[in-house]
Amino acid sequence: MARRARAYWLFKSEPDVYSIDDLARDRRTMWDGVRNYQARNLMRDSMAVGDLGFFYHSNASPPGVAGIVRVCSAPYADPSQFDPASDYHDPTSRVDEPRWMLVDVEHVETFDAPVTLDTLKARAAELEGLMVIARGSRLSVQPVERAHFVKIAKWAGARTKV
DNA sequence: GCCAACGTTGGC
DNA sequence: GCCAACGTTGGC
Repeated sequence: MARRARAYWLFKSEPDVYSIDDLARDRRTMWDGVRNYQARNLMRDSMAVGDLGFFYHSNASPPGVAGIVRVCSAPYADPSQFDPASDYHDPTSRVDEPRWMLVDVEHVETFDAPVTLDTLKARAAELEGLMVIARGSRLSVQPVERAHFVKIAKWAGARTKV
């Protein structure tokens, strides 16, 4: 039976809002609040349980890859879209036809030191096509090529087998 | 369907 | 706090 190869991702979060330390404490979390169609489509259509992702700290000092997470659920409707008290409330989304989907992710590893955006840019020649170093790339959930994921994990001294 | 205006992201 | 880049909205 053909098995889908593991895919690799990058999840952005502002550490002031939710950091990898928060995820390490919680063990797993809903990746909620994504309100971009491209990012939603990746979670809804392209992720599978067991995929690995980088946890990327945006709007941080310094910004960079802080560790590794694993996708640990199938996609399902983001409950925050139906919660009037949530910042992510979307009054135009219908329960019987939810607009925003998410997956759960679990903490795998926090790097001893982040691989900073500066480092990624400095080694751009080895990371051709990596979205997070592309000009103006704002997508909050991004695909990462396996070769790039392996390299960055190695630079971080990751203990996780990727 | 075009595109200007607007809001958001995110590095700096 | 600034602002470039980008996505979305809405008038036409």
